[in-house]
Amino acid sequence: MLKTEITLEEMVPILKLLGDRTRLTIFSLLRTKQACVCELVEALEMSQPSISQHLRKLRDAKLVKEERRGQWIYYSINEETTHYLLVEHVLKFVPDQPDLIEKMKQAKGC
Amino acid sequence: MLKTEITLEEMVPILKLLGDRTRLTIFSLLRTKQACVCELVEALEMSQPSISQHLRKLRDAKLVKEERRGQWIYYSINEETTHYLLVEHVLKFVPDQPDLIEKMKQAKGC
DNA sequence: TGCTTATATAAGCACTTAATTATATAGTTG
DNA sequence: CAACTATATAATTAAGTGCTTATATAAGCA
Repeated sequence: MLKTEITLEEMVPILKLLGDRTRLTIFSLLRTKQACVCELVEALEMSQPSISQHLRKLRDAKLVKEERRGQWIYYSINEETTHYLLVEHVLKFVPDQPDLIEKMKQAKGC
Repeated sequence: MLKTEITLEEMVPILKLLGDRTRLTIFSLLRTKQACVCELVEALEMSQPSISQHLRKLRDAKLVKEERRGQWIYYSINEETTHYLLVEHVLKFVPDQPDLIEKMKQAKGC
């Protein structure tokens, strides 16, 4: 159920989550395709726990969703979240990161 | 000079500034009318230094501009800033705060 | 079953941030 | 000029955040 109405109090945590370089980059990548944790680790060149912790925050806020497929857990943007409209409008400004997308695709072993 | 192009790195600090309850409320109020510091202090029921420090951050990022008029310094949204387009799109979602606007108008002594 | 891989979680730490209190600056008014 | 008002700045502190290291969980495979 998408809402056009959103309170200031509801906006703040969403903007706070988007106002982080790592998380905004994750969004930029997930816009291209869903990704498992190890692909994001490769692309962002960050530790696995660090990526996982960012994903947890995004998941807790229902901004992304996860789907386990075997050993892998695929994350994708949750377009069904209540305030996706705000997220969408912000994401419109986020440029693609072709270099990172490339690195993500070359992620081996996962 | 407004830009449609904005890098991820440029977006992050803007979203970080907007992802704060006090600052987002200030924006909501400034959208209605420019305001001096003491009006914002009244409306938000926060200390003057706290409000001033938030305004400084917004000014440093060029998201608001100031204009001294006698003892008072009036703040307003800087619509000429480079990345106002992003700000504008976010602000579209921020609801008006009629109660705070009322309190702001009743600010005495300034 | 035991080993490996993918991911999550927990604990600790460094850094940042937002508030408070105190003080400084600048304009106004007597 | 002195007193007052509006605002800014500085120093301190408490809380929050993001990273690292270490460990736990869970799935796949020999």
